[in-house]
Amino acid sequence: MKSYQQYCSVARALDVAGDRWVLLIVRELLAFGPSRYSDLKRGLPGIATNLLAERLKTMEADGLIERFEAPAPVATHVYQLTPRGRELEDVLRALTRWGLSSMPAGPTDADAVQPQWSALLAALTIPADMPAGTEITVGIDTDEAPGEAVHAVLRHDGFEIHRGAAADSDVTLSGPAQLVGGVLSGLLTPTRASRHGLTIRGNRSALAGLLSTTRTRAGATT
Amino acid sequence: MKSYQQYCSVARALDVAGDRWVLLIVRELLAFGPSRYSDLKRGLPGIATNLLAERLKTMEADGLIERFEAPAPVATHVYQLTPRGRELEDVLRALTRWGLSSMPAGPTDADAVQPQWSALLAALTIPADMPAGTEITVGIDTDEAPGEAVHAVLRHDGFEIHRGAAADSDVTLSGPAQLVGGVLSGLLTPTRASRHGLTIRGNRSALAGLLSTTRTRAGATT
DNA sequence: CCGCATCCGGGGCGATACTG
DNA sequence: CAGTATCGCCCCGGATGCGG
Repeated sequence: MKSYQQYCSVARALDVAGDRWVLLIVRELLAFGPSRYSDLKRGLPGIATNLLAERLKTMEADGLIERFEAPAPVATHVYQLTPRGRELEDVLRALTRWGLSSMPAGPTDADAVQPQWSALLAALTIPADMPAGTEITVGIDTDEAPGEAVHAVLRHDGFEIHRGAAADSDVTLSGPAQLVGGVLSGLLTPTRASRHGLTIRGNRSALAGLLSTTRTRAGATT
Repeated sequence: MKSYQQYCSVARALDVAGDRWVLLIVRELLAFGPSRYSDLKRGLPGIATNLLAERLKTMEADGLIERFEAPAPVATHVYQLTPRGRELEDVLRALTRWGLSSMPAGPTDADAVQPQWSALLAALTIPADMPAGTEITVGIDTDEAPGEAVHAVLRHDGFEIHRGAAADSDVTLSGPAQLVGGVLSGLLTPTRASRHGLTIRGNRSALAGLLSTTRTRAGATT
């Protein structure tokens, strides 16, 4: 896209990160870490392949991502965020929080749903509130994306998100994406959500601890 | 722009705020508060008039801004942020911080320069660090926009930015936008900046207080 | 003069097809 | 699997017109 040509740090940021799809590519790389082209395409439903390829090139040129030859097992390339790209986490966190208020009651039929988006929601808002040294693994399995569960490992100083279920999850949430996201964002209490169809397996008090104190906001709906 | 059609709060946020110019319009309204069409156009050099009009309409439809009949003196309309629009402040703050690292040494000849952008830089990063009850007024006058000074009133719980110089500024910065921004962002110490051509009038210790403790980062350049 | 609406060229975007 | 190539379309940018 064309530069705004304004000597303003907001405009500069948007010159680099304001193009369509760029921040969503960062979202995927932030969630899963190093990813292959096809992994990114999976996590970005709706993107045209030429656009993804073009964005990856300009993002590399802009220093947001790096392209690597993949290690031994798979003979392909892998994309990952540079430190500079990872610093966009704060931007994504702000957008995540702001976008929460615009989330409709549930996904429409046309809406894609992927569990890592719910996981990232938790990962970007919860860890800061966790006591140092603690760690919790949350399994996430949404009805709309059956068989594509993910699990998030949350630590006070960071997080990881992986595909598949974890053998050692502290707690696992299964149900409609709306309820999973509602609980993880603090908009919905686990009690209310389970009454509406959310299944919570595992250590329920660990979940309560996660969402403790000020995180559970008023204005819980549905 | 077309919706991403993803049930993800980041994608939702970008559906509404991701269109070109939208966040920069928010920037202007956040800086100056209620503004007329022509004021916005002044603060958004490079925007086409039809685009500004169109954006204002969709932003109003999306609940980001409101359109008012102006009060008595001027017979025209005024645009201002809704509470929902003002909540984008966190997004702008994150973008501002991130964009700082991409700021070149100085504006190119093609770059527009406006003093409110430097003022907003300060307003979005400083007030949080100020002790409650304190207030400081900073005058800002950049060489690149002569005769268009602004002043920012900074409080720990908010800020105001107004056009023109203030009679009662605690401190006033005049010089190249690069040095003004460098000091206000903490990238440059006042001492270093004044050695390079920044003029600091008024209560210099008030400025030092503003930028105290952890704000003055290492890696100061030029 | 202010606040837009209209018109028009160019380019970014989106969908599909195709290739190493 | 990882892209490249092609093609409409629509958005963006720049200029101009026009009513209040």
